[in-house]
Amino acid sequence: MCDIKYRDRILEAIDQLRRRKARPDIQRICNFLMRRHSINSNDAKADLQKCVDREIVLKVEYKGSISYRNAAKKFSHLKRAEGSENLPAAITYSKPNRKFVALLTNAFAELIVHEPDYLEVGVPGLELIRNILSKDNVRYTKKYVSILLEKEVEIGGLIKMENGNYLLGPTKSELPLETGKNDRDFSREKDEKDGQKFFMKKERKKTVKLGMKRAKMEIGGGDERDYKPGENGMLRVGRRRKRAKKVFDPSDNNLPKKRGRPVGSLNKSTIEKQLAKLNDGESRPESRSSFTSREQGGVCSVCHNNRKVPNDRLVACRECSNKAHVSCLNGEDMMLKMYPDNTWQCPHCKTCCICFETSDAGYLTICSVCADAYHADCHKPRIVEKIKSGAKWLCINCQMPEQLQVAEIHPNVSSSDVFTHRLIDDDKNYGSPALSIEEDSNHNSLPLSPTPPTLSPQGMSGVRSAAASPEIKCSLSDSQSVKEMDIDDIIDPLIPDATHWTCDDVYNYFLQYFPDEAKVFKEQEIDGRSLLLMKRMDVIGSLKLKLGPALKIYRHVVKLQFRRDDPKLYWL
DNA sequence: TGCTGCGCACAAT
DNA sequence: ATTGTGCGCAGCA
Repeated sequence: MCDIKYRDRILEAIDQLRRRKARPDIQRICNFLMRRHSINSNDAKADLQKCVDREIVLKVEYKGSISYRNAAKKFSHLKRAEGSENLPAAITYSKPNRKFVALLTNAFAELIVHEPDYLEVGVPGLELIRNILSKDNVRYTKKYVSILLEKEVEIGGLIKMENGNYLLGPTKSELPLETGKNDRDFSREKDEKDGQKFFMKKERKKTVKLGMKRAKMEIGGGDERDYKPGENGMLRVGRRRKRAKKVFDPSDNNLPKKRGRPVGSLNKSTIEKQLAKLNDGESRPESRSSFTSREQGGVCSVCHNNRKVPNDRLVACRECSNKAHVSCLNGEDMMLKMYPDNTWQCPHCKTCCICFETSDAGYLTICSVCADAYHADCHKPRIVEKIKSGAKWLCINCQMPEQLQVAEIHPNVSSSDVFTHRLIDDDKNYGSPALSIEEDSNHNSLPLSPTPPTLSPQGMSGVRSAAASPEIKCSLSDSQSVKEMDIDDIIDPLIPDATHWTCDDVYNYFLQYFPDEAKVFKEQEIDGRSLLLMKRMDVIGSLKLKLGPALKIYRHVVKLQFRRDDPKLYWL
């Protein structure tokens, strides 16, 4: 049928070069043919030209140089787009799906390294989910990963074992190599026979082997690309081992290197752009490399970098091991917002503060002041509108009741005054759904909670009594049932007793944590007793501090008052 | 030294 | 926005 002797070899060469991301130019094609098949350069060139004439190979100019393309592959995507193929949607991987598959494969690889038995018994779904979420907890949630896992099972990319554990199935590129089917046959057949039921025992074993090979390769033991289709099936070419997929290593300086490219390979417009950049005296490589990767202790789950930015630091999720840069958490996304006490819950751990369910149970709306999350139905009054990303929303506790005006709050801390500022629960006052913090912080946008850690004045004879007196216990929220708690459990001996502190003692205490703000304690002449009487509104409203530091300071005040460091005390 | 894999930036779609 | 391309670096034999 074909008088082009080396047609297949040439196509193979082009494919191979493309896979290597090398330009399939005449030089490389000839090199390949010479090396692999001992075809001399002249014959190769002659046949290549014939292939071009027959439009088996396309000769194209790309980025200023000549390349050759496999015509069949060049148009394969167009054929697919025409919809003439009965490919099941699932097998035509979309980009997000490919990303998930990559994460999944990597998860298998890592888990198998830690637990080789998984090769036999399969990997528990939970382990997979945990691993994947540790890599990308922004795009994925536990539930979403579970769904994707099931989908992978349906399309055969994953095998669910009888024990419920998972093994990797084959990629579509792997199957035809060993089974002799092409992927369309496979996918169609698979579709017809309903997922994994199709896999007969033997087929399934082979499949699993293939899939798990993929995982092993991911570990660094090789690369599927080292397997080349040949007339007799798989043929190992070369013994080069693929580098292990780089998993975030905090100690690593894994910043991408900027690679230059010859001007000749660029478009006119690109060259112009580059020249413009040069004229600006700024080039990306420099700006990129200006990051130094000294950050210790983890990789940001948001930006996925372990970059180090001055004044930036990583905070860990209160519940899990996820970490993120402070700067990454203060953006538009409220789900990533830090709590005012500088702690953080990642989107997966973030729970509704009423029902304690995560976002799995429904969309969570985040208060832009206290960062508490609420399901629409859990918040009273019900959250009617879905708050747009970036929009500011205040929970019921942080909305400012009309009665509470700055002027009403006496700037001096006095035990008698402090407790007159009880906020009245009055639904009428909770009007504005979207006050901005900026506007609000000058007033009294205090996270006032339905059950604030009320310190009753009668219990203020001393810190210990403040922490342990029956009155205090009773004023805590019912759910805490502090009554039953042992006093020793309540008091943290590491937290000092501030009862008899002088103003200077108070000042010195806060100086170590808040060097810029501590002076207000001196200015306001707050001694230990006053400190123990302070309420949230006093710290936030009367000390004339910025909201951020004020909330952090409030945490310390509560710590000292209760001699406990329990977030429930200051945010419930 | 040459082959290979692949991150990344750029071009094409 | 997504997909295709290939430069140039690094690992390896």
